[in-house]
Amino acid sequence: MGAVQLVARARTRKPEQPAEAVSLPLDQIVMADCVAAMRALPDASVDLVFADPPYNLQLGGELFRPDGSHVDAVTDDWDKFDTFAAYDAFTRAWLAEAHRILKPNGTIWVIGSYHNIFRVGASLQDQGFWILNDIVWRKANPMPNFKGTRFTNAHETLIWASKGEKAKYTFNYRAMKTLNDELQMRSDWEFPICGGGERLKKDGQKVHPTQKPEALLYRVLLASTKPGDVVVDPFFGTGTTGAVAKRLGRHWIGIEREPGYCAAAIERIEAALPLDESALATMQSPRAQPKVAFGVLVENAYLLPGATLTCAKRRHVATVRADGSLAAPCGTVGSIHKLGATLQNAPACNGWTFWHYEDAGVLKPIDTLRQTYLLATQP
Amino acid sequence: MGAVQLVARARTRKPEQPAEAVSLPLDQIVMADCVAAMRALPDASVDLVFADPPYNLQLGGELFRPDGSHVDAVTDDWDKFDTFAAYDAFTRAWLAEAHRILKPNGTIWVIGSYHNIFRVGASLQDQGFWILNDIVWRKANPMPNFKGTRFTNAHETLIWASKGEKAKYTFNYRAMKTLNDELQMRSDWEFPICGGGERLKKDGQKVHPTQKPEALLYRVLLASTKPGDVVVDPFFGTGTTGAVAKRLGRHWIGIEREPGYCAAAIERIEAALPLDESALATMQSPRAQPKVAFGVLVENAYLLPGATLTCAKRRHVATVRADGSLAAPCGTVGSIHKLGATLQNAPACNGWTFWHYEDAGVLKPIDTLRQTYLLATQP
DNA sequence: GTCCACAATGAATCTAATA
DNA sequence: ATATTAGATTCATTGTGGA
Repeated sequence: MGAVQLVARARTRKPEQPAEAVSLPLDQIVMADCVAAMRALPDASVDLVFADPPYNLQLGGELFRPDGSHVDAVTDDWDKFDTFAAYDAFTRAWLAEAHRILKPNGTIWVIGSYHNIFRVGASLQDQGFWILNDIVWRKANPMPNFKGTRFTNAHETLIWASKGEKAKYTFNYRAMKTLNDELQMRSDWEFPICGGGERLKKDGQKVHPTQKPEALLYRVLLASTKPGDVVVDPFFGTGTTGAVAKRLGRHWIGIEREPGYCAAAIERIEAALPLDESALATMQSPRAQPKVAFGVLVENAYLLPGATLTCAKRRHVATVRADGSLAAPCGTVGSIHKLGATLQNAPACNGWTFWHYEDAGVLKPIDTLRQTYLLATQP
Repeated sequence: MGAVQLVARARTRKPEQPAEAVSLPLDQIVMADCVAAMRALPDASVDLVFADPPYNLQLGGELFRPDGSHVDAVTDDWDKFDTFAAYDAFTRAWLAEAHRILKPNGTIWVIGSYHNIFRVGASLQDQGFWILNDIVWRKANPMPNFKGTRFTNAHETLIWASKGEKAKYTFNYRAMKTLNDELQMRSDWEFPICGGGERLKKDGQKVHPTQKPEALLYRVLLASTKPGDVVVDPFFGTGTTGAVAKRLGRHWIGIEREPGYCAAAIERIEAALPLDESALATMQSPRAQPKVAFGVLVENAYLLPGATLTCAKRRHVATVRADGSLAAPCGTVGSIHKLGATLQNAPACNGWTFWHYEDAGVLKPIDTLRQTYLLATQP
């Protein structure tokens, strides 16, 4: 329906017609394929594109947690592509339309994981987009790697790009610095994954498998748009972009193919309230606490593998090993806390204050080294 | 000089010749172009490649068009698309050699920033490499964005990949978990940038513009190699990879074109002290320990036939049989794993941690008996 | 109503050895 | 090659139900 009509309209529109003269479907959802729907929008007519395209995960079989429960994976058809070539063609197609509809000073954000983000990034560059930053969303509570086969996949990547090298773009530097306790906003952002009351559910089931946290969109829109700007999301899903745009006083256009997602998004956005000041505070994640693992001191050569540690009374001795574990002369090994507890026959032990190193003949707790490390690395 | 000779040698080597018969230039720097130097190494002969490729496109006369033809950067008219094509050709060339020299179960690490990492990642996938993780190096003390025009560029990205989807690879899961205070190591790592005494300087100037911190390489090598493995760094620079490999008891081969960097690297690596073997020991995964069959515990009277086992909550009960199988009251019999899975209606179960025996009124997992047996029988 | 124990779950490319 | 078996493997947060 809509899609075909929209395509026809786009084709008959004269390119030199000023964008303002063509009405945009502001604050609406276009239920159609993203390329077809974007084709219906005029050239150079929108300020921002935020895109959360399919990641092209290539999952194997079923996965179970150590407790035997089943992991609910993303198995939807919209995430299936036969080959990288097919995914690249899809990416080029929607990026080309995104480039066309953006105003000269507009910018684009794309989020992805290692499965797709490298292909997306290369395609962006190939189409002439100029990358301004890559941003890392550090998940405060990622799903663990249950089988212990790799590093916990604890982040996703966003790319922010302008239409070209010389383009002027909106960056609300001051707002970002204020948001970050008067320090420049960095390229690594920490947010929890979307859950709790924010997560849309129906009959106890999540409505969308990959709903993004509103805090993420909040920062994106606050950083790179002005009030009244037009934000297009070609993979609208359940409308996080629309809900946050409404709260921040930006116009939005959502493009989504699945009727179920569209319905959930409409309901959600209607319930969203324009921003009041108190909401701002709750959107900010607490500043990451500087926590130092003992192994980090070994990696950074504050203590070398092979070094000897003792307790304050030199009754217990241990040797530092390459991975930050300790080995006692009796052969027992473990973390600084675990070994301290074992040797004392105690249920627990604070290894930072229990273990000491010798410095100029004086025993000092290894906590001293941790403080030194923090002083050297914290701004 | 060397490069040409090496190429000639590589071309005359018979492919079916076992890798061991060809001597590798272990613990040496090859002063040559990286593609030429890798061409001189045998197929499937190294365990790890760590690469920190340039992204500034100052490739020093090594620019190629996508068809392989050479480009004169001074006289040719370049636009950014030609530049990307040239960078991609360069990337494909060295990645192809890296793929060839890696053993079937070897892995590759590449570090980069948003300028080049998306092209490198896409090339890796196109060459058949299978991405295992992307890792974010969060800089504790990045350079601020002085003009306030973008987010502070506070991280770099590493990609870790195997030779293919089905390849086995080395991942020292337990050592990483130990290094991170008994939590799974995540995909975001925080390190300070290289400075202080670690930063190589000459006449007050830094010797290399992008010297990487040794802590970063320490974690990379500890995670993905075993002692004695061979690590190749095709963009050796001032030899961080070599210095850390030497400390950790890994062999290294450095490839570097600039004589000044080579000289600095040699001096630096000679000064690096290798760790002794006991310090090198890391926490081992149970996977690396010898297997013990449950029946062996019965044979050795650690548990007697007829003994009663229960789960931790005493919900499930079973009786030990003479052959090391278990019998449930309902009549179901099977191995410790199979019966645990059957009774819980789970796809799988680790019988060692599921089943418990009572010792002085306290329930203990039968894994405790296995550990006792291992301690008593291992030298 | 409060506290505590336990269960549920999230963009995940998630085993290895032997028959 | 495929099937079977042994056995290794999880973190932060939210929701729920009983005491």
